[in-house]
Amino acid sequence: MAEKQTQTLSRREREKQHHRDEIVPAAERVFVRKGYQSATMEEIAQEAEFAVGTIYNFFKGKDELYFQILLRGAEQFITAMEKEVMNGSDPTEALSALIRLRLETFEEHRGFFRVILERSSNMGVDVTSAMPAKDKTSVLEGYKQRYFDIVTDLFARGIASGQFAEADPIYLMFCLEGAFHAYANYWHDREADESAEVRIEKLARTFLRGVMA
Amino acid sequence: MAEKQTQTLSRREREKQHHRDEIVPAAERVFVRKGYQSATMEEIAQEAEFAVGTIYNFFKGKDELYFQILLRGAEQFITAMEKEVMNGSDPTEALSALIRLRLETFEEHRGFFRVILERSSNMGVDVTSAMPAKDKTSVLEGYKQRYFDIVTDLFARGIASGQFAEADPIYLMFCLEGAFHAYANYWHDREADESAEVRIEKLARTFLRGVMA
Amino acid sequence: MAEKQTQTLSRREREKQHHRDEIVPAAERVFVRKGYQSATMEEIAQEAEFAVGTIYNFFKGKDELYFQILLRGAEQFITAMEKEVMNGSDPTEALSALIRLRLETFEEHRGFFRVILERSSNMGVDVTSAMPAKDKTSVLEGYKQRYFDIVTDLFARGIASGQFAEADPIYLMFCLEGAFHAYANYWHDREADESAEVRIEKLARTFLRGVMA
Amino acid sequence: MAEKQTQTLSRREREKQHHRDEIVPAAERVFVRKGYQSATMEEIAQEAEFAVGTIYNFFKGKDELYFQILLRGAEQFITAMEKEVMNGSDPTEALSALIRLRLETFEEHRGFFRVILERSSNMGVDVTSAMPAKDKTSVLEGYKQRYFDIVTDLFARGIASGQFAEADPIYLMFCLEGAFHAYANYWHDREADESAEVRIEKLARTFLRGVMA
DNA sequence: CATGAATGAGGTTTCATTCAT
DNA sequence: TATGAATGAAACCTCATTCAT
Repeated sequence: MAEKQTQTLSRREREKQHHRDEIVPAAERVFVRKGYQSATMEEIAQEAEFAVGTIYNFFKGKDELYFQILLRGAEQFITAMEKEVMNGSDPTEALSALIRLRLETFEEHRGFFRVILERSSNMGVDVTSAMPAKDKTSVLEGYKQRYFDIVTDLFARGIASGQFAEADPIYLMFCLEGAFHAYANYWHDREADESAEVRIEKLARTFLRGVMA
Repeated sequence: MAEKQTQTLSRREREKQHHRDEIVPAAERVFVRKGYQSATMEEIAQEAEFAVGTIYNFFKGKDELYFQILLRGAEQFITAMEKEVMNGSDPTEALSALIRLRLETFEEHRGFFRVILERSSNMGVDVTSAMPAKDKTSVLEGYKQRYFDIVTDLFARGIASGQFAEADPIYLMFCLEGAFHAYANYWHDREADESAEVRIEKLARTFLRGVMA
Repeated sequence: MAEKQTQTLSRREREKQHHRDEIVPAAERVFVRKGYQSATMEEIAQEAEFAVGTIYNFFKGKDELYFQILLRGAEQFITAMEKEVMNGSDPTEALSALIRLRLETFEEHRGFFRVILERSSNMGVDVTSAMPAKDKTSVLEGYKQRYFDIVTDLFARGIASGQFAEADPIYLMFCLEGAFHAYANYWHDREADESAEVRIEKLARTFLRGVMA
Repeated sequence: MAEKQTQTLSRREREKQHHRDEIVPAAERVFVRKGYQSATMEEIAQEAEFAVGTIYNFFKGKDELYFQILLRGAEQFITAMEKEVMNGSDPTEALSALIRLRLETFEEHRGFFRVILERSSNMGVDVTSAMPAKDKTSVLEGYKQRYFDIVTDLFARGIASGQFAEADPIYLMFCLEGAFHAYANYWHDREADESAEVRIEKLARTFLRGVMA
């Protein structure tokens, strides 16, 4: 009976986790379609095929739900970064890998990037007051910083080794970041006649050409 | 008396236009601070130092007000582009002019770019349903397209003439946008002792060096 | 086997009763802390260390649970009344005993009185529509009436015997009731430097002085 | 024109105040009928014959609305108390005045007392967590304390001067409150043929008789 | 045209109750 | 019988818009 109870509990636990795992992507889809403010809990619930109240059994509120999505995306991305980009000894190869990872992640996970973008690129304008999950921002800032650090370090190594032209690594990082934005923005409403593979290759080559010593 | 009426009307016209010109930038500031959804007509009215109802005498609603801001910004920018950039026969000079114009516009119109970004960072997901001024989106898309066309054409001419290194013009455009992004996020905070003029000059030189054949 | 079933059932019965006896005081504690509306079934379940659903195996709903608590309290009190107050032949002594019982019960059971009070003292304003367990009010009204009757009868006897001054017994009953309220209200947020025993004695003496012929 | 503007503004101001003065008693009626928790903003709005949103143009929320009602009532009562009761040098006359004031206020403000009761009948159990306007509670507690002080002081003076019989002033206050309670619950329903004036006179006489030395 | 109070639809959140396990 | 996740009605509150002055 103890065993049965354990089984029962763990099944419930598993089901609950399962449901959570259904809510998060559904919510992500809605946030991506509508943005944070315009997304309604009603629509999220419908997308997840649950009742509104059920969402609140998993997340304290819209704010937290949003934050969890950001968090999950950031974690996945940074983990992949550290595995695939940091280990690369050669800066040129690492940069190639970074571009590839960033765009691939973007391709299969565009929603996440829109959500992330809503929070970055403030362009020196203070917009924090209008942001959801204000108080938890620091966790995400931490991830962003780690990402920036990895990329900056990559450029620094490239410059030190003489492969990249002399420049402030941080500046280069922002250039790369901006190129990603433009890339995403451009292909957003356009049919590409080239494969993703080719596009990634092209961006890598073009950017590297501007950077190579 | 007819004359007087005409005078009166034209003064009214002038005053009306004057009030419009006070409301638009005030609204822009609020949209920049808060984003579209979180901005309230109340706050816009306060910023413009008018009553809420007065705003509605000039604009049909929040939607239209927002759209007018985007439109005005886009028109100003594209007009300047066509005058200062397109006419230049020499691609190198044209690129120089483009960089200058883009950054100058950014400097005096920072908020506008954030608002534009809010619309353009949808990244391949259909978000039009959540957008204000849905039906007028095409006008703005047209401006965006014209901007892309002008820039890619510029690069194409530069490559054809042998001044720029061989590369896909579109990807060059991505990198150029990346440089703008870097300017906004990096240079903007640093080296405040350099004048905007100097920084723009620097960016132009750096980018051109990477692009020149 | 029949015997075993009987035994099983009776153990079940006993257990069931046992569980009821755990739920009721737990619920009372929560109602006392929060009031009827703010108390949640969730919190009651936690206080009783049962699952929410379990509460519903014993009580049809929040309403009924609340009613049962009132009922139990009223029963206990009225039983004690009839035993300790009614038997007293001498009205003065009986009044003393009544005051003592009322305040003692209050001291050890204040929660119940808050709950009861929420229902009485309507001051001529019809508030029944907002009351939980509306339809069962009559049972409680019955207890209240019995309490009123006992007290009124006590005063009637006192007046008849010449110990109390001439007055409508019902009026005196309300006076006494009001004095209890004021007493409870006053000591609610105050540290008393006298023992409960002394306070009870004082109230009895003061009230009696005003009542004695 | 300046004058006209002033007039216009002040008319608006006056109307706004007028509307406020309609909302408060309407809300009071609903709170009296339903209690704080069960009263809905919807019902308050209907009672006041305004839209829900309009209420929010006058009060920040349900909490504040409730608190303002309590505050207004308490202020009016305590002000009258201090003017009419405290100044009286003679304790007997002061007591008379107190009784009169208390019952008159009750007559025209019945609901307020029920609302007050809702807050004060916590009876030694901490229920503050369930209370609206938690942080402002102290203001109200202050009023309650002042009332208690005035009344006990009155009795103390009466006893010191030999007009009242020897007793603890606090307990005399309990008994006085009891008499008020009786008035509300007993006399109010009976003898409707007697005017309020007569009933108040009667109560004063009866109570005084029991108290006089 | 300027005003700002009034409106009410629509959004977020809570919680009593149900029901499959 | 015990459980607790799912439900959805109903509450509070916001704010774009209207309209009488």
